[in-house]
Amino acid sequence: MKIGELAAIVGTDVETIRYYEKVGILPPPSRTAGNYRHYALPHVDRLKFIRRCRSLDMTLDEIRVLLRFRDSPESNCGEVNQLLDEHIGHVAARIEALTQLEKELHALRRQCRKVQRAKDCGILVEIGRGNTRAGTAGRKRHIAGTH
Amino acid sequence: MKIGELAAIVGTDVETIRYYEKVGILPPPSRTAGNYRHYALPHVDRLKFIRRCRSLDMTLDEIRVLLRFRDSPESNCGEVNQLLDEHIGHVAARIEALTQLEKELHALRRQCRKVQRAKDCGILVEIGRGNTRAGTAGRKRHIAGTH
DNA sequence: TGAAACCCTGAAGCCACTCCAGAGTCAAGT
DNA sequence: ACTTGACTCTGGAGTGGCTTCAGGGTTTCA
Repeated sequence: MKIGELAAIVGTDVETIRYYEKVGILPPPSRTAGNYRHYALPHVDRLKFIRRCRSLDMTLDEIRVLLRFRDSPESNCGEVNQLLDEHIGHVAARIEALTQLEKELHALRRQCRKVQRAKDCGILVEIGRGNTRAGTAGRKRHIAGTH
Repeated sequence: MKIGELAAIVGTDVETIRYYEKVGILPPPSRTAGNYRHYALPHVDRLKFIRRCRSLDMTLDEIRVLLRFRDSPESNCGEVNQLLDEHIGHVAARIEALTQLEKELHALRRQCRKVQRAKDCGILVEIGRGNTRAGTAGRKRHIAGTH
């Protein structure tokens, strides 16, 4: 099948597939006489695997590890379990940080009840006061922000 | 004061300050004879404001809006309230998506109890089964992922 | 006076794509 | 046979919010 069909089956973009090939996570397929990429079933399975991992918010590096185990069926899967545990830890930490953030944002929002002049707006005043709590939100972290 | 002092006071990196100047969120300060940036109190306040917003996970574009109101004290602050409400909505949505993700990850983790051969690992098997729930995690979103 | 600590600019790198220009290929319809 | 339009190709640039680096210049302190 051609790249467009593969994309349709798996539900991803053609550009994403070419990108995966470029970064070496999807092996280069054979080519037709006209230089079109030609895919078969193993490619479909591998790409589905990758996209499922991405939908679980894993990085391509994490997925590379999982693929390595997928490609060597006799090896010991302990590292897979560990990777997943760590990933779960990252997600949990991110949820906690965002929950704290949500609280702070609600508190901030309560500072301004009505539409008024900016200089009296409790929100702007409050942000301007130096008590940055050095929150977890803007710092370096494993699981990214909110945008 | 010099850029290093400003960085120390606000608790940010020198490079970040120069970056903010480059993207036009922090106005270029005066220079000393030796071409060093020279900052005063208004710069400290503005940078603190920016970092506080970043710690609340706002984008630089959102911060630009808030700064515009901060710079025009007589204007009407309704847009500030609206921006914050939207931002809170983004954060709440992100928390929900990550909570769902956490559930899926726990379910996946339960598929492999012990260290065994990769080909028997319930995790790898489960990821390989086609039931991608097209989760919110890997899709385009306002509040970013987990990394 | 000389070394260490600071500062400067501009460019490249990070992640996981996404979009674009400009060209080539293919299948269907006339 | 020819045209049209859909598809594909490559390589490069752009996204956000920094971070790191190379290769210099300036200041400060002993």
